[in-house]
Amino acid sequence: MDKYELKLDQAARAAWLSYVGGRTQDEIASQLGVSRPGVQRLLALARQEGLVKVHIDHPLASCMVMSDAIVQRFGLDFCDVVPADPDASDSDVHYLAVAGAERLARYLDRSEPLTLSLGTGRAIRAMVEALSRLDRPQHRFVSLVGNVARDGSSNRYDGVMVLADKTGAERFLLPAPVVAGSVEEKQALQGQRLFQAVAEVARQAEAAFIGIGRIDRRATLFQDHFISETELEELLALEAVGELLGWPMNQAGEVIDCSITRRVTSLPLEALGDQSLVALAGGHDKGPAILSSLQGGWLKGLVTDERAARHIIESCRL
Amino acid sequence: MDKYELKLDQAARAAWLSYVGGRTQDEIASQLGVSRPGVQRLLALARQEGLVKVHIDHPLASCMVMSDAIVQRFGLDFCDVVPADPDASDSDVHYLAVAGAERLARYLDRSEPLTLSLGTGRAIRAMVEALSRLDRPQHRFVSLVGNVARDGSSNRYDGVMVLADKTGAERFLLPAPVVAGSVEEKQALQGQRLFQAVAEVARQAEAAFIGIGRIDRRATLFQDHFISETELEELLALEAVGELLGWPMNQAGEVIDCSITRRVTSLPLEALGDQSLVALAGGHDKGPAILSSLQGGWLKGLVTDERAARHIIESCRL
DNA sequence: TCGCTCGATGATCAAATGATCGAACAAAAA
DNA sequence: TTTTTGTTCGATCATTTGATCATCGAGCGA
Repeated sequence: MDKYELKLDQAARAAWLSYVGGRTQDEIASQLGVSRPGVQRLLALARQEGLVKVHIDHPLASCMVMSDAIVQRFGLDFCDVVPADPDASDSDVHYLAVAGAERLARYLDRSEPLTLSLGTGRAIRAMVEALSRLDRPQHRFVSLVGNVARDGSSNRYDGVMVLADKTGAERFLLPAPVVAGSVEEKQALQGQRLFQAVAEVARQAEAAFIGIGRIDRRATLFQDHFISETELEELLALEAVGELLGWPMNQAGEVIDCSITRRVTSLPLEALGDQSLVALAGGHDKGPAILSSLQGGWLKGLVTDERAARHIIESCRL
Repeated sequence: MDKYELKLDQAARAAWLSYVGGRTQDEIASQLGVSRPGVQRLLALARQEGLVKVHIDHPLASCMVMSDAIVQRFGLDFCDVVPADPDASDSDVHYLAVAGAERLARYLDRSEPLTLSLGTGRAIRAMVEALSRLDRPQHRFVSLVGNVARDGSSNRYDGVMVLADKTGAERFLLPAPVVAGSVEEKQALQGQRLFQAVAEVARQAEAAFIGIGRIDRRATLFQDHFISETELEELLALEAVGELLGWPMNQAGEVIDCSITRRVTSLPLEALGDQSLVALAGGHDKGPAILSSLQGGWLKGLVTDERAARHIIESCRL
């Protein structure tokens, strides 16, 4: 695939001329010696491959106010609030992903070895995809959540693989379902040497980037068949509103002890006590779940959007 | 000017939707409740104010090769080679400025107090203008070159002011012309308490970002009347090919001792010995001047373009 | 060697964008 | 109150961009 490299090179050059230099596609075409549609294709490639990173360098006043309020109220280290796109669906995580990637890049920039743990979810996955390629073979990435479903298929929202590919770092995946079929199965899983080794690496991580899940009929946990309908009903009856790493919690952010909790294989949240736990979640519907995680005092950092931030602020004010 | 702030806010929002979200101007218009041309104006404003930062995240193979060669040959810490735009004039420093700003940002990111010194020139000026706004009141910036011309007017290419404004940092300007009228004047200037105080701060700087000047009829030093035509002739007769901070040097990078040198008020290059000296210069015509600075071993880092890099590589190979 | 398939290329057109210009509006002065 | 001046806004048009489609040529098997 040397040909492809060459093409990317040219695409990067076209992108320079277009985005940094502000040339028109016609000018670029004559410079690179290709037709105008050729430039078109190069630029499309450059964007698709994530070669072009755009950063809007202005703190939106409304977002800043909410961000500050949340940092104050919940004692966070930081809170990024990205503007919401009223037209985009609630599940459009692109804006979050870009902002999250910038936070993540700050950690990765370091040249000393770093161990970082990741949760799963669309937001986390999109975040690592939005990240720049960056050579950091000294780092290690480890998943905090089992990455196989009950049917044995791998979790398509796992970010560790992509991130390790982009950086050339070592990767550690948790070979388990999020929720085991029974307490015995969980114990058997956790007894495995491999599982324990990965968990140990996870405990050494300095920081964790995780998603926040809702608990309702549209919960990822339910939709991706990590829990059954009966189990969902059980959680709802116990007033669960959100989950971190599969641990369901109530409005106050307390982990709910129930038949499901006893079968969750993820690392216990307490084990991450000294890590910087950074959550990535947005959309108005996720407001209650995010609020719950904040109330529980689990988080050190939050990347969210205007919609969720507004919900949080308004709920606090009561 | 609160109205203006509001406008910038909206411009930033429009830029988010357009650049990060990829919406069309029509969609943005209906969301922000303005007309399509209104969005047009907002986006133009956002770009003009430098709210939109674009980064092409791909190492161009040809540039990387030259960069590595230069780092190796001259023992630099780094060398960034940006692609040249064949259509842009040799004096277009925009690409250099963007790359330089990224290097500069790495220093500024630090939260501990930092003292940084700056030379002058269009490239340096453009670099600080390309930089993101960033709150760093703990830093200090100091100019290494006198920033008044013989007629008493201030140097329009001084970057310290702009940089200090953008960061809220302290600023130290050297209250002197680059080249004094006479040796006595130079000594009088350097005897001033203010001058000595600023020079002392400059000596404490950790790193310096400077330009590289040519010595010919198109030299900034000459065009901006820092030296007269007779003085230029004198320098050319002594085989000067470039200058750093106003210190003229020959092909081997040795500072030339002559009537002009004895009147230059800038800090002596030796005084910066332990600082990281980063130079910013490009264009084919500047090749000899850049090469001379490299030969002299003055630099720790270089940001240049393909044209100059090619000239340097080819000259070395002989 | 011929014919087939697949991928790349350039012509063409619709959509989106940037720029100009005149109208409307507001503020200030007569 | 009227006029003038300066500014903002939106209609319109030229330019640029993105996408489709037909064509061409290289590679591969018969």
